[in-house]
Amino acid sequence: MLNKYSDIENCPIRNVLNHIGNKWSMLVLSILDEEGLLRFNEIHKAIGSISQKMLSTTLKRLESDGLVKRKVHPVIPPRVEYELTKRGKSLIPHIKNLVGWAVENFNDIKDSRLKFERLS
Amino acid sequence: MLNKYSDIENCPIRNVLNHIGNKWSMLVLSILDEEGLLRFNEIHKAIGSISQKMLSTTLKRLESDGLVKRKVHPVIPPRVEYELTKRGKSLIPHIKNLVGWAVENFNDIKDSRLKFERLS
DNA sequence: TAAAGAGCTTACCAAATGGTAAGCTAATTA
DNA sequence: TAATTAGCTTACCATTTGGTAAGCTCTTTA
Repeated sequence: MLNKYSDIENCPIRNVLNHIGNKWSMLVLSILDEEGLLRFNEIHKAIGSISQKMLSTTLKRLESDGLVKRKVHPVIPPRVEYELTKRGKSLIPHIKNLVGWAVENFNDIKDSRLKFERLS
Repeated sequence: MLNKYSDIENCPIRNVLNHIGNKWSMLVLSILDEEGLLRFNEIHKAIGSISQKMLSTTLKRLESDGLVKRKVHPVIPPRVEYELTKRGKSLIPHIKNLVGWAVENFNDIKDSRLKFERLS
């Protein structure tokens, strides 16, 4: 029974991790973990290279998955704050482990890529 | 100094994890971990829904990063085998942790998504 | 009167990702 | 003679992701 990997709809790997493994999600989660409560523009400035559109999309997806809480203060100009939920916080150690692994292996991986390129 | 997150070129998160967080990489790594040495078509059948092109692309990227070893036997018809490298194996525990987290939180996350949809 | 401010959304476009189907090699098998 | 085999690659196309720039709200400040 090799085909246990092919059930797309109910596969938590595909279903959950694809939301996390995109361009910005891990970065936003890491920043919210380190800095705590942050406003939209604070996250925007912290990353620098993200567009408002992508930050908005990313935050919405994280909110939809219950990883980030969005607090709206009904004032003008608007004030919106974001922070990790309990669920979001429970993800952080795993992200940190992954990031640690990535940092440790970064140079070796870059070397491998160069070698591979030369042989192609 | 908030802008420590914005150095794109040298950021291991972006540079390394984007290769892992795509549609197929984690799945292929997990299968190679569980099944050991596998031929191209065996991986193909194990996943079922991946195209040959994407499997080929995914394996090449993993090989380029030094996570998977590719062994070619010069026979006809060709025989090519894949297995995890030491580096690849060192990533497995982190992937398993992430997968474990995803499995544990899968139902809650699906609930959150439904609630979020209803409020939008 | 007009600009600024925060937090978006929208329209439009470019790039990356992924899928389908066909083709290739060279020997073995029917 | 022609199909089959394994492991791809290629051409072509559709979808998804991501970027840029403009616009919107409503009040305060210059």
